[in-house]
Amino acid sequence: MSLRHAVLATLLPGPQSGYDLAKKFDEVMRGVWYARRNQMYGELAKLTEAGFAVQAAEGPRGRRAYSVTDEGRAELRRWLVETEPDRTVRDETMLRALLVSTLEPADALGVLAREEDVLRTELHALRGYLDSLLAEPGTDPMVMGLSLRAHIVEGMLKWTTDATRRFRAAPDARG
Amino acid sequence: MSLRHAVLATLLPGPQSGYDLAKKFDEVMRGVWYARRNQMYGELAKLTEAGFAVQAAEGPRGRRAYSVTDEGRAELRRWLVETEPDRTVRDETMLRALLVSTLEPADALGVLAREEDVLRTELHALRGYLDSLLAEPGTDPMVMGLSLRAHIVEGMLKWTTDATRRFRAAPDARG
DNA sequence: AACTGCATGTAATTGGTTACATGATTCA
DNA sequence: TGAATCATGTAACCAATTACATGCAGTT
Repeated sequence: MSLRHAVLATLLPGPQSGYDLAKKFDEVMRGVWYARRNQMYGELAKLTEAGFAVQAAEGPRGRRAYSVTDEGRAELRRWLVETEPDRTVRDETMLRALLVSTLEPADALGVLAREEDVLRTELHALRGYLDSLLAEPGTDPMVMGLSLRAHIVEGMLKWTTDATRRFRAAPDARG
Repeated sequence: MSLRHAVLATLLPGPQSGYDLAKKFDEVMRGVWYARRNQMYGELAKLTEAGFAVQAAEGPRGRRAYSVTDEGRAELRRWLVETEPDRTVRDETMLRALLVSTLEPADALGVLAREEDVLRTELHALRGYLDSLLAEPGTDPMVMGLSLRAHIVEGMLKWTTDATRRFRAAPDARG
């Protein structure tokens, strides 16, 4: 299961609470793996039970910060190196892109415009995040993954622009 | 929910059985949305109950072919045009790419090599599929979506090559 | 007669989502 | 003192996965 290991890896830099992790998932992991806020607490409990994480500190407002154990680090390595990746992909944006050609040209153009808009916003956010990481001293390991997502969003955006032009130029030449 | 609409769209070209749909999902939809074989039967039942599909024919070996109703066509359009897309993305390949920088260089290189291999295989299959579609008379609507996936896999592949080179050249310069 | 591929499902379990429920701290 | 943010969770429901279970039709 991936969420378990995604949480474990996100926890690596240092003690964090479920709340912290939820924020990091929204910011950094969005384009790769998504989780709801309340899923974090469950995963942290299961990681703790398995011995891969421990509650490291308690703070105000009932805050409970967890950190990764040596077993947790070993498990993460084992998962990345020894297990066969699950090739299941779920991306509704891409699914809609695939299905847009079943629509009338006018409808298709509307859907494409909305997708383009959202992708542009995501790319902008990604670039801002990348810039802020690169400005800091020392290279954050996340940079590599984020730049991959940026490349992908750029590719999707290029495709959207292209598809829009094609739909506008020859509304019946779908493909 | 996306699987319901993905199945509905896949059913558009003409009467198909759960078995047919499962095959099409493996071939065409893989890089966009994935579903198990046995999920198809459940979705077809639910689509029928909702009035979006009907059992159109019965064949040998208990084969039951379904086709899309007018209500189904309307529902697909409504979903694509009027509903806000779910931006949830789940892609374990990308998640692993993001996490690879937490590994020792030697481990990272191994993981990257495996990813590169799988991506190359997928790209090869995609190109074969695209060629066979383009050779046929008339443009299949799926071509557009498949070419998007091909672009994305190309991007991921480029990134993998790049990351491998960087890990080999300067094993400690992660980023 | 054996093998491959076609064809359908159900049951049990796990994972994910939605809705609910609560309360402390900080800042304006 | 009111709003925003921090902070944690549970319960009910729905979706997805895994394992199981069955059998026909065509080919060699």
